This record gives sequence, C-alpha cells and structure tokens, in this order.
Amino acid sequence: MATRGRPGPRRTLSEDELLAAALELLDSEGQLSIRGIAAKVGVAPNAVYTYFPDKSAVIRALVEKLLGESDTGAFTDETKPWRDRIEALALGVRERLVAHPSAAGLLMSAPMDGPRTTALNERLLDVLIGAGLDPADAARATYLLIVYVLGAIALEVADETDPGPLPPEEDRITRRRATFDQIPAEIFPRSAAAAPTMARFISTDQYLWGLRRLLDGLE
Amino acid sequence: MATRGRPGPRRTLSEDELLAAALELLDSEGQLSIRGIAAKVGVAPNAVYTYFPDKSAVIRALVEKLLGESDTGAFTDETKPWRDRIEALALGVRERLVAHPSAAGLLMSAPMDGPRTTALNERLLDVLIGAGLDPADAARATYLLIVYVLGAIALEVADETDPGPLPPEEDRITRRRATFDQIPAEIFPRSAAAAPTMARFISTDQYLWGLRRLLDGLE
DNA sequence: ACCTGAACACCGTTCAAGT
DNA sequence: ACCTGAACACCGTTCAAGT
Repeated sequence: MATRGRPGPRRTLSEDELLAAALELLDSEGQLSIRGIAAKVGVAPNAVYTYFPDKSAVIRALVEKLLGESDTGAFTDETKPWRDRIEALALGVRERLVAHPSAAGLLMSAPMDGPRTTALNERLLDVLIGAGLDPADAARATYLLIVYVLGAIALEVADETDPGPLPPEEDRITRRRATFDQIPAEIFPRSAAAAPTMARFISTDQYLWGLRRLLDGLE
Repeated sequence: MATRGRPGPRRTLSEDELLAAALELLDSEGQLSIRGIAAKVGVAPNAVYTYFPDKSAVIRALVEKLLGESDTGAFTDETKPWRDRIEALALGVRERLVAHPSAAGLLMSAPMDGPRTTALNERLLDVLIGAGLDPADAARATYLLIVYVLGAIALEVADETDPGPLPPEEDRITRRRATFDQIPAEIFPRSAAAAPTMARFISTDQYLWGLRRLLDGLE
C-alpha cells in the first residue's frame, strides 16, 4: 500500500499505464486479461507481475482508481444544502462509473478498503456530520449511501450484456420496456401493470428518486 | 425460457443437477467452470452445452434459482405489519445468499429478468401497495429495496476473499476492525474515529438499520 | 530490479462422429 | 436428442535465465 521506492532499471512501464491499458481493454473487449494488458503495453505477459502480485490486485487497484477520481462539482460547494451536495456526488459517481460499464461490473467483486475509498468515506462523513447527524449515525448513513449508489450502478450496467459503451439511456429503457411488456398478467398482475415504471428502473429519475427517499429516511 | 420438451434419450442429467453441481463448485472452490461442473456430474465437458448455451446462461439460471427459493417465513403472514414483513423477507434473502458467498458474488453480474425475479418483485409490490403506496411509487420502492438488499449482500461477501463458507459474523467484524484501526487519523480524522462503527458495516445490525431508514423514507 | 522465453495446468467452446 | 474425443484458441502463473 505504501509507495515503496522502485529504484531499478524501470524503463517503459508504470502501474498507471498498466491500469490505463486494463481500462481500455475492459471498455473495448468487456473483459480483463493479464495477457491483454501486457500486449497493449508491448511487453511479455509475465512482466505484469513486476507491478501487481496477481490479477485480483489489478482489479482492486483499478476499482480504487475509478472510485477515487476527484469530483470538482457541486459536492465541494459548501454553501449548498447538504442534500444537494450528496445528490451531486451520487450523480458524479454514477456518471464516471457508467462511462466504463465493464469496469463498473467489477466494483463489488473486491473488498472496499484502499485509501481512495476511505477518502470518499471521509468526505461523506464530513457532509453528514455537518448536517447534524451524530458521528455513529453519520457513519452508518455513509455506508447506506455507498451500498445504494454502488448497487444501483452495478444493476444498471449488469442490464447490458454487450461490451463497449452503454447505449443512450432512452434506448436501454425502450429495450427493457419490450421485455417487461411480456410479463404474463395472469400470473404477475401487479408487475405487468407496473411494466412502464419498471422499464425506467435504470433511469436517472429512478436513481434520484431512490436517493431522495433514502435521504428522507435520514432526517 | 419456456419448458420446451426434451423427449430424447436423456439419461443421467438434468438442468437442476448441473446447477446443484455448479453451486457445490462455487461453495468449495470459489469459482465456477464448465469443466468443473461436467467433472462433478461425470460427463464430458461439452455435454453441458446440451443443457445451457454457454457459461453465462448457467450463471443466470443459478442466480435465478438462488433468488427464487421460497420463503415460508413471517413474510407471508398477512396479519403482521407490512414493515415487519419486508424486514423478514430481507433477512431471509440475506441469510440464503450469504450461505453461498461465491455464488452471491455473481448476483449483480447478470440482468435481473427471469420469472423468479419477477415473482419476488410481485410479492414486494403486493406488500407495498397493501401498505397504501400508489402503484408507481410501489414499483419504484420495490427496486429501491432490491438495490439495497442485493448491494448490501454483494459488499458483504466481497469483503471475504477466501473460498468456502463465511466465518462467523463477529470474526469478520473483528478482522475489519483491525483494518480500520490503521486508518491514519491525521489524514482521515472522521473515518479513523468511526472505525468501530465501520467495522460493523457488514453486521445484521447495520443491515437492518439501513433497511429501516429506507422504509422510513417511504412513509 | 526488471524483463523475456518457455512451460504448466488450466479454461470455454466448436466440430465431427457415434448411439 | 444426447453424449464423446479431439482440437482450437485462449487463460493466469511460475521458473530459470538474461541485463
């Protein structure tokens, strides 16, 4: 975890280049492979093991990197109401992760420790304690928010099976609509009636609606 | 999706046997492989392709099966308050999935369609509409609940890297406590102070606390 | 310290062939 | 219709060797 020096004859590579290659690979192929990373940076497959002990470490580092990219949005504007700031953060995280659907699919496959995850936790704690919650409740609320945000994003990207960037939201909703319209009303009457709403579960509207109900529950 | 007849000379196998073997494999090895399933049921690797078109179909079917196993608990007791019934359902789903950690890790890697998922949706809709929500809000609330339950379970099992059954909850909390106690207080003062609470994020307490805040937000 | 070549023990999937 | 044997094109990872 500490940045131990690596004074040797390192020439062409760096952890960050490998992670960038990994992300490109996930974006283009939908899959991550050590050999693919190595090929993309022009090196023998086993050279990757100089930088990461194994594949799961690559995934953990990539998830950390994706989660930790800085938000310079309304979240840091301390003059805004705390709910608005949390909404801004949640929308920012979603936008950033959904831009890399296959990488986002790896989000919940690794433990959530790591410094950048802690940094996110710290900022959320700050806002919630500032909003008047006592520290223990603020911590619990932080986790509730993280579960919601990451869970919603994971389900959203899981809905798409093809690699590559997600189609526009409205296209994905239309496709879901066609699926849910086939629910047999004799067996599942309420679900069949709710098909139009269910089609929009992956929409920004639903994402914000859920977030707001959750924030309502915290007040 | 329909149960099309398979009148041929099928002898030893069935979809369910394959899925049972897949689950055993995940429980013991922490990984799923077509070849592993075939070996476990005593057949050539490619024989599996008579029953499932590819590996992702096996995963989808397994997730469906795990999600759909019937709950004969307090959930179906219509004399109980609706919040208690939802809590009972949420606890039941968690207990069932956490019993198979590696399989639970696959939960959010496949689209959530399938009849048993719809059945779960229908039951939740029933309870929420019975509680007085209008149908559209009830549908949105259903998805909010599913996101929360599956997200919390996914993060809980992701915390454990070794295959096999999860250690007792208190042991896992103790290990998390040791991790979070090392958060540097100079950089992350609030997170460092919240370490005892954060260690319990994977506890039943936190799970129910979050669920209740969420139900509060629905009223 | 970093990288390579070669190898090991696996994968998912396809194809032709058997019954 | 169901299963097998053999093969294809891959994997992650390790090891000995080079600089």
